[in-house]
Amino acid sequence: MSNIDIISDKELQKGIREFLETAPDIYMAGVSVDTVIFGFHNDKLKALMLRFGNTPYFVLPGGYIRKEENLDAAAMRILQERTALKNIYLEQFYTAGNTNRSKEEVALELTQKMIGTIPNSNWFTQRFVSVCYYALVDDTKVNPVTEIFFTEVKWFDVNKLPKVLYDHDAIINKALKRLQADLDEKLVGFNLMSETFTMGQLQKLYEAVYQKKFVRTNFQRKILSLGVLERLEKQYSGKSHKAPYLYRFVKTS
Amino acid sequence: MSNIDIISDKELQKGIREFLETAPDIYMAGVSVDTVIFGFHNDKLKALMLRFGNTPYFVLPGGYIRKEENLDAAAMRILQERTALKNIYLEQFYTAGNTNRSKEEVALELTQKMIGTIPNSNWFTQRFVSVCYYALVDDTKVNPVTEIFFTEVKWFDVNKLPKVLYDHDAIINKALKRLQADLDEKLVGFNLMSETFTMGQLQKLYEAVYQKKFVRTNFQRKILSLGVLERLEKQYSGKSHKAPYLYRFVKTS
DNA sequence: ATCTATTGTATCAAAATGATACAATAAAGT
DNA sequence: ACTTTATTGTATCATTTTGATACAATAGAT
Repeated sequence: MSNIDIISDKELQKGIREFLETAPDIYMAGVSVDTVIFGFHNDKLKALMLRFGNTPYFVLPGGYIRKEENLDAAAMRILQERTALKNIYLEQFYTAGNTNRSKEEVALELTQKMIGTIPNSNWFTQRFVSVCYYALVDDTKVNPVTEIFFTEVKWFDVNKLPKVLYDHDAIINKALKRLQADLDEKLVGFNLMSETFTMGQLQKLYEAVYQKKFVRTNFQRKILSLGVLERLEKQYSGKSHKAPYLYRFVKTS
Repeated sequence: MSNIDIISDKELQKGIREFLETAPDIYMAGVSVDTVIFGFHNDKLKALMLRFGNTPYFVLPGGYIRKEENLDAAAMRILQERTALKNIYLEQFYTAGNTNRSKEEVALELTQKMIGTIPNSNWFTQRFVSVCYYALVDDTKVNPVTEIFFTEVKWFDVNKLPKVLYDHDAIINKALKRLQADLDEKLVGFNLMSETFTMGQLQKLYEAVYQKKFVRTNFQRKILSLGVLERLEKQYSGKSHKAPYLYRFVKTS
């Protein structure tokens, strides 16, 4: 183990100790928030995950609820801390509350290894009920923020998740199911796109979310019939074929 | 105030004091469960509510999570305590977490009046994040269970709710929205009916849930086309007109 | 036997969806 | 300038689903 590693570990220990001391005064005990942050690039639906210390495991961005803070506000704060974005589309979809969900052997062992001796019973070892939200972001605007414990922030194809801790893979799947329902119902898809987009790009998004193909011509007819798109100028890609129109979602509210 | 009232209040006080002493050892702090128990009678969708002490206010059946108990199990236990039913259809739909939701003036004042002096800061005055479930029950099988604090258990038309405490009216409305989505998607309606039923009764249920009328003939065609009903014998009501068939849901799983 | 209220099924029109054909077009190749 | 290629936008036809209405069947009451 190199010098740098040791220094970094010591800093980590100090940070953790500080957190352990202050957390019980600042946050509600027993309740946490986890967020599934969906993004869309390379025609794939992705979720943002954090590397757990220097292990090969990843976890969802999460945090705790300040004692005088509303639950939704806590979720939004946690999201903003991680993406440096404002006005994010955020939807609560599930609350996980099995007793064994935070008692994962691997996580405890890894924590112990990384941060050394800390009180046997502490903030992290308590039972948490976790309220889960999903967020839809335009990934081109996200500025992933790392921190001392979560040194890497990475997008993962929802179909190619890494090793994850706790029940976070099950949570992502629940989030996806809910997103599928909401995409039809509330037309929330544009939150995943840039301001303007072509019909082809939108179709790719729908195909990624529903994990199935749509017939191009019928998809276009269906979407246009919803009357929520405004047709803009054409987008010339330089390719030698007909250029598609750009569209923008119009708020009907 | 009569003697009987005074005696009852003293018993109540004793019960509450006992609860306040033991609760922190038994239950998770900061997290509660509320349940919207839907039933169907007189062609109306109803929710079961509890009278708050001897006040004119009602609340949803709720409770706390034992320290070693899964969240879903806690919801099921609370439900069974209140309805004396097993195998209830139960679905988590929302978690309420505004800071002001348990700080309702009326509730605090009423509690104070009813149970007299108790510690100023206690189990009930802490902030709770409440995980909400809805349940679908065949109301003919429900045996509403009262207790010392909730002396009356009553079904209310979801469109004619009484005065409620906290955010429980908003929670019922969220539950209804979710039920509407699930009725289409998962065909959960039969949990609200008795074992056998006529097409007319089923239609009344759908009309109560969606709060709109359906055309009888088209409703029948649509439901039968789903292939989830088994047609049984006719039901002779004694009325002077054609008797309808009885149906039963068949599990396809 | 007739009447009334209701139920079950059929029928036709309208709307939505699925499958396919085809014209329009942006740029590259000749 | 003409042709070619890849893609896009729209049209068309068949099929399915939905909405509206007609009508025959039937359990009793008169």
